[in-house]
Order: sequence, then C-alpha cells, then structure tokens
Amino acid sequence: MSKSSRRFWLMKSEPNCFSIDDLAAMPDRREHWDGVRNYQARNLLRDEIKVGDGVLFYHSNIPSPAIVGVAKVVREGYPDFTALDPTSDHFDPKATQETPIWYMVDIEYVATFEHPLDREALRRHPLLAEMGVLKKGNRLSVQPVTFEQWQTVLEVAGLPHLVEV
DNA sequence: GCCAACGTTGGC
DNA sequence: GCCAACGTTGGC
Repeated sequence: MSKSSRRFWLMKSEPNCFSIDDLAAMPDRREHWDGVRNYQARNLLRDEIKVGDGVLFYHSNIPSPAIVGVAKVVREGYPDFTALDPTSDHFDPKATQETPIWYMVDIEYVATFEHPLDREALRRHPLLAEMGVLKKGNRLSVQPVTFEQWQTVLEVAGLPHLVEV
C-alpha cells in the first residue's frame, strides 16, 4: 500500500491551560487530550482518530492564535475520566462508568515550529486559506485537516521531513 | 472588553 | 418539536 491510511487533525488548546511546551515537558512527552465537551468533537475522538494520526497543535484565545507545532496520536479513544471526577473542572454529572459520554485520546509531542503559523500566514496561503480553523464561528476544538493541508503546513514551517512522521 | 457564532437547555 | 434564553468559544 503506497498511501497510508493515517489521517490528520488540528487540535486547539488555550496555552494558558495547556501549551505545546507543557506537552513537550511531560516525562514521556505524552498527555491525554481531556476535557472535550462537544458531541461532534467527541465523535471524532471516539470513532475516527487512530494511532499514528498527525496532529497540528493550535494555540487559541491569545493575541496571536497560531499553529505552533506537531504531535501524533499514540492512544485511541477511551473514556475521559475527568468527566467522572467531581473535583475536575470538566466534571459531568451525567457521565458514568457504564456510559462515559466523553472520550479522549493520548498524543505525543513531535516538534515545535521555529515560527508559529498565525492566522494571517494561513490565510495568505491558497491551500491553507480553506482550513476549518479560519472559518468564522468554527468552534470545534478537534477538527479534520486534509493531507494536503498537513503537508503544506509542515513545508511552510520548514519541517518537510516531518510529513511522514 | 466586545461581540458574533454556535451549542445546549428548558418551558411550552 | 419549537424556539427563546443562556452560556461558551474565540478572534479581534
């Protein structure tokens, strides 16, 4: 098989909450992507996102929102235990062991861009201007990215060798 | 801080 | 099942 079946995603995080530096600083450079409380994103985490998929790490809710680096999926959808934890900010009283409702995946740090790709840079590029993250009102915290967009982001970021990582 | 867009909730 | 009210997201 010449074409791999892996897919590509963009995941948003507020860096004040969890940044790419935080991911890189984890002991094994891995962390679970918890706290997603939107059904559309939940369905992606539970059903679509597979081990080996590529992740564009996006920092939101800051003066200059941007794609700041790359990660990869190392564990597929499993119940988001923070929904069961009454002390968690992400606690959901409707979630139970039997019906967890919310799911998460684990990702592993791959690289940080020397120069983050901000929204202006994305808009400037014909292939990237179509990305969901640029669309007005798009609030999905996990969203699909095409291979072409993935490849282009890595090329623009000066890390073309990571396209196949 | 503003506000548009969106998702969820709950009365009816 | 409709829809208004509300809360949240997130760029600017």
